[in-house]
Amino acid sequence: MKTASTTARMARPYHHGNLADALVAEGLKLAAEGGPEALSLREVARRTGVSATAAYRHFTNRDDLVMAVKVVVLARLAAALRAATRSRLPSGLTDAEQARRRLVGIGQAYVEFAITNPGQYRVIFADAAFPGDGPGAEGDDCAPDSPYRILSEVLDQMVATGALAPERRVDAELPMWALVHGLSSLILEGPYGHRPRREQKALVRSSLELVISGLQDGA
Amino acid sequence: MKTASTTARMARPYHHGNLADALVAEGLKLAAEGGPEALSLREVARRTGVSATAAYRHFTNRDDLVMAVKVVVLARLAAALRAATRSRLPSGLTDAEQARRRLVGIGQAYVEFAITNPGQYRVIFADAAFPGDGPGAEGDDCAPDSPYRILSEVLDQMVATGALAPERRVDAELPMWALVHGLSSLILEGPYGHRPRREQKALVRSSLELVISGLQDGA
DNA sequence: TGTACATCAGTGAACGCGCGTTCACTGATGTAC
DNA sequence: TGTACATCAGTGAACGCGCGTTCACTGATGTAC
Repeated sequence: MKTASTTARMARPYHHGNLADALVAEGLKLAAEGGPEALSLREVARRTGVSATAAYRHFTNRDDLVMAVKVVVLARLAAALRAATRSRLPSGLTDAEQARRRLVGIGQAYVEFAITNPGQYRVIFADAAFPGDGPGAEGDDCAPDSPYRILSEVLDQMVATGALAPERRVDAELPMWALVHGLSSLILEGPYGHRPRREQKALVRSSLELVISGLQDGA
Repeated sequence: MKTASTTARMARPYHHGNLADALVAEGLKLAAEGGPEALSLREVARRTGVSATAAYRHFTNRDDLVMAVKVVVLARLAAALRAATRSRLPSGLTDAEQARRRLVGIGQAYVEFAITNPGQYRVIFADAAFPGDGPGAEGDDCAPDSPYRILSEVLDQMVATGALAPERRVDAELPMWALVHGLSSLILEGPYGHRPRREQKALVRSSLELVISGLQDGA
């Protein structure tokens, strides 16, 4: 005669326990399938097995939910970039060469993430503003790992190791970020989407080398 | 006792005369106001002063109308780039230096177009494929001026004038296009949107110089 | 330990919206004879 | 030059859809005494 909640993992109890996270998790799946347009509050609730209105206990409206999903996607992207900075490099490289390879590496990881998670990637650029990321977010020092921060760190290492002249460091984030985002877009939504994957990778690689060379030696 | 059509420019006649073009023109305005999402068939018809169903005499469905708008936007962008290739340059420049400046110029014109026409610009990257533009569109030789073609021509001039080594010419379109599209996105939808316009222009300029230098001299 | 009660976290019905699209139709036009 | 008729280019009503959001509600939980 006890309620369902007394029996572990039986019928779902009335109180979900962690509905906010569950909704975001389902939102990530939905985004993966159809991008930000597919992120409807009703569908997210439906798939979570909960009434549409339940979501309003945890998010003020749809935009709020989308923003929560966006934050997770940015964290996933940051994790992928962070992992790239930790990958093994051939031994015997100079510090400067190591820093340069790290920069190429996170560039490749960025585009790789976009190609592998096109729907989620597009959420990052949906409607509302960037949540605490990018050059507008100074002073927000307790923010978690962010793609922008990782890029900045790697560029700082370029300077520290002598791979990049200090006077070229200012705003070096922009061309790098613009390049990888542009590459991602042209491959995902644009005319480079039909090239074979191998070729895409080679083009990404050479584009990165090209820009970094410009950063180092350019006029 | 004659119908309205006998009186020039009085009440709109039953037959519009050029409804397809009128719908596309209104679509362009709508896109300018709210991007591709705002491009609804009903609203376009409403603003054109015609029933929603009338549009089906000229377009098979909404996607078809959007595609027609996209074609016009691409033509406008191409015209802006073409104009940039014709702008006056200081006299006394070498041919190579002229070609290089043309390349910078169309890059600036591209981003300028995106910033000035954000809604229309986003239509270019909406849903469906690129209509006869880009590297997948070979053989379509009677196509009108296209952004991709203009970029290719300027790169060819770089080679012809000795500004670019022939072996670096292959797929040089990609990094250039990725850069300008990335810059546009980061300014329109991303974290660089809040910088003052002057600063944005300077950043665009230096990013272009950087990439072109990489193209010319890079490793 | 028991109980009253505030608070929290859900429910289901309903509203109003704008959309794309189909349908049967009618008004205007152009062409063959 | 006149007329029958096919064709073209519109109309307005209607369908069904999924959405975000509000509302009044109820079931579950935790806390003060």
